[in-house]
Amino acid sequence: MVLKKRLEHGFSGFQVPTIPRAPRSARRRDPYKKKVDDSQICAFELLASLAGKLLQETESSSASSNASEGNNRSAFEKDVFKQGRQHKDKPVKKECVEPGSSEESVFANELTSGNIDQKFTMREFPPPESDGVLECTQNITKSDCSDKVNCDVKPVICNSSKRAFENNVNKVEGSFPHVEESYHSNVENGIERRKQGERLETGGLTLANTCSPNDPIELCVKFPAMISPDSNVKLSLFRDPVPNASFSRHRNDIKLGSRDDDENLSRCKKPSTKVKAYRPLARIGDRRIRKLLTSKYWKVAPKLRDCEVSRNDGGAKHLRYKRKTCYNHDRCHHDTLYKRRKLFDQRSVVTSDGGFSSESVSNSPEKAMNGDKSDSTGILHGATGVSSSVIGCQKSFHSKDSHVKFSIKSFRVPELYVDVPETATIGLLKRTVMEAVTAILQDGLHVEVLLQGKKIRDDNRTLLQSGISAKDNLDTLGFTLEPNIEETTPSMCSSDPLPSLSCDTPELLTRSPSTPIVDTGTCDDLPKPLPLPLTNSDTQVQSNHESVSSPTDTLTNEVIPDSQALVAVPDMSMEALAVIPVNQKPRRSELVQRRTRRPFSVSEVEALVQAVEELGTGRWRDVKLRAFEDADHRTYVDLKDKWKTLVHTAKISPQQRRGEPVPQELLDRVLAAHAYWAQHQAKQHGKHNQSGTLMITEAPADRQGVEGIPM
DNA sequence: TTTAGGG
DNA sequence: CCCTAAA
Repeated sequence: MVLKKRLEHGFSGFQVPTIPRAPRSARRRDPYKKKVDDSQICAFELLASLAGKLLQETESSSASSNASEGNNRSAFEKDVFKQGRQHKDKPVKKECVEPGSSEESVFANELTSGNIDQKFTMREFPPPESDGVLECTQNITKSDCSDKVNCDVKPVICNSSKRAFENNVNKVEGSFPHVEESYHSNVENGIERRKQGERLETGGLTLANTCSPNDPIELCVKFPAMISPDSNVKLSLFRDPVPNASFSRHRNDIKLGSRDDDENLSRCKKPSTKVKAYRPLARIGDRRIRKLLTSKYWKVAPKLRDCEVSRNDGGAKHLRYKRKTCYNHDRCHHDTLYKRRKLFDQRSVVTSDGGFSSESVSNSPEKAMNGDKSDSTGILHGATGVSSSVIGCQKSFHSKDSHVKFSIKSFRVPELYVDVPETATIGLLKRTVMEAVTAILQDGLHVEVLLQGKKIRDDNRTLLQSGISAKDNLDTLGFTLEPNIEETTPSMCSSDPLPSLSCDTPELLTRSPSTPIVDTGTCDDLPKPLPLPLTNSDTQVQSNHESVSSPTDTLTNEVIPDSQALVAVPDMSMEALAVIPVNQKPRRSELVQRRTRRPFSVSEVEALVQAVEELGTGRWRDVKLRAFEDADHRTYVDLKDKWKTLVHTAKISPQQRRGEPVPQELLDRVLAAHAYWAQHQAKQHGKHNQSGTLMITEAPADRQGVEGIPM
């Protein structure tokens, strides 16, 4: 069998892959890539249909292969050819399927498991005063707390959303701690719950939704862990007749913003073709952007860049921009948690890492953050109260599985731009911050649930299904408030945000004037939405930035110390940017967040193995192109790293392995390929100088190694 | 930009 | 996964 296959394919198992490596320069660009890829892709696509069968076969084949290992090479070849060819395509296919399924597919299905109701009790603060001025009571940190900031911002908002925000803010500030979520298994209020639950779903826990604008007093949100199936569709939610613009926005944002979704989509689509041509660029762009963002450069002002870019080039760059933004977005949210955790560990404080340009913004958040993390009690100092993620989750839930209890210590502020002249008074500063906060709030926020740093997007899943149980991961449970960025539906908008902004003090600017962003609708960051309700097409933006939290502990006064930080350059956007970084604590906060962790699925591993078998190690870029072209989140470096871990995994005992178990068969192939290519020196042209001889001699070795392991 | 490795 | 030195 093996031999046959080989012959068919025309090359022996690990031999140098089909595509001789061209000099990098040549290889590089599009044309080359594309061509090759396309052809491959086509093949892939075709094969894709067969994938299912192949899988089955594969398994069987694997079994057979093991048995037949007698010939050293044969094993490989077998694998390679037998499975390999067949599999080849799989990856693509699989991916298409997987991504979606993994994250979202789950939803509707299993409602079954425990029905857990979650109740959120939020205390509300006094409703903002409707007069032009909002009063926000900031209980900022303990000591400071009780300052009230008068915000010029006018309540114009009226919208529920705004209200919600306000409420939130209040809560956040003063009472964050107050916010408690308890999950009751009880079925009480079935109906009511349901309603709320739905709302929540749709809104993704939009505060607005949860809080009735009018009733400041207490909100009890209950939602059944299991959501109604309908809710799945976010769109539907958006569509909700509900007048609140906020809703629609939220939803949109989410979707748009979420990188995952995008990726998934992209994956699926990509194979198709056309897009491809552009893709590479896009990807690269992303990458680049990412780097930039991540890197120190960030400080400078990613935003600016984005803005610029977007402006200049609409098209391609535009994409980039988006991507980037998206990226950030996700990252921010997801990653944030990670960092946060770390930070927490070290300090209990929630430092938002953020590091981004947001810094400028961050200030306010920082303050807030700094204030105290300490208590669960109203920690968030207000201003930024808007903040996003829940910091500490206590797992108090003792008892029954049915209840999941935890307290949200604080939320992080997504991003605030504050611009204040140095000469400004503290009071002004406070107001400014407050405005920024309210601006964000006005837009509306939606809540995202994170578990282990990963967003759980499927609103329909139950807590149990999502892995949130009283016993398990409460510590890894987090929440984020995300601004709704997306395109606001204009119609809707009227009600909310815009007016408010406009009304708001022009001077104070929630956004730093400095940031050019403002100008361009495109570059919006979080704040943007506020002011630019309608405009943003691009808005996907990075709303997420996490503000960099300055570790500085200004428990006592938030404002003052920070204020400087806040200081915005009055005039120049650029300057402001520059300034900002300085203020912040530069370093650590800036650290970019890690990318969200995305464990390789078995199918991905298989694709990787397959590709490596064919291409060898040392050609990660080619591996990427061959097997993961559609997976934007898998870089060649990632693949290389994964291979490294696979090799390691294959060498350790199964008991020592963690995560999703990788079929032994694949691990065997990993070892075999690893050994094989080690000798072959895949890297070099592959053709074998020594290899000729080596191969022969070595081959046996490989086999042995392989055999030994697998069997 | 890619590779190759260390962290 | 990240970060980087080398290439």
